[in-house]
Amino acid sequence: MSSRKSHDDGFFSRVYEVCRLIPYGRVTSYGAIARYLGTAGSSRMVGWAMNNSHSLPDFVPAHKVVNRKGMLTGKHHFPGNNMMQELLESEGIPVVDDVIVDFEKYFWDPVRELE
DNA sequence: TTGCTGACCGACG
DNA sequence: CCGTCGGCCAGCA
Repeated sequence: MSSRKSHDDGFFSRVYEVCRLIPYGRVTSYGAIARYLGTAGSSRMVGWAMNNSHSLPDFVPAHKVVNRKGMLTGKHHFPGNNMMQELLESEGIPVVDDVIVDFEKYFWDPVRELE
C-alpha cells in the first residue's frame, strides 16, 4: 500500500537529525552522513536533503556539512555570497578560499562519534 | 509509468 | 598532478 508522506520516516528526516547532532565548532561530510544512514553510496541524497532543508520549519545547520575535501560546495545555495563561510567562522572554524582549514581537525564523523 | 537530475565519492589515465 | 567517468538513490515533471 502507498506510504503516506505525511509520516516522513524516510531518508531526509534522518539527514536533518544528524545535522542537528553536529556539535558546535564541528563539521561533517555528506558521505559521512550517508554512511551513518547506511547508504554510503547515496551521498548525493544528503546534499539534496540539505537543499530541501530550506523547506523545513526548523533551521538545519547545513553550513556545517561540506564535501570530503572540506570545500564549501553548497555555499552557492546560501543567501549572500559567503553566508556559509561566515557561519562556519562564527563557530570558530577558519575558512580560506572556500575550504576549511585543518578540516580533519574539525571533522566530526557520526559513525565514529555516535557509533 | 519512465527518465533526468543532483550541495558526492572513489577510481582511473 | 589534475581532469574525467561511473555509480549510487530519492524526489520531481
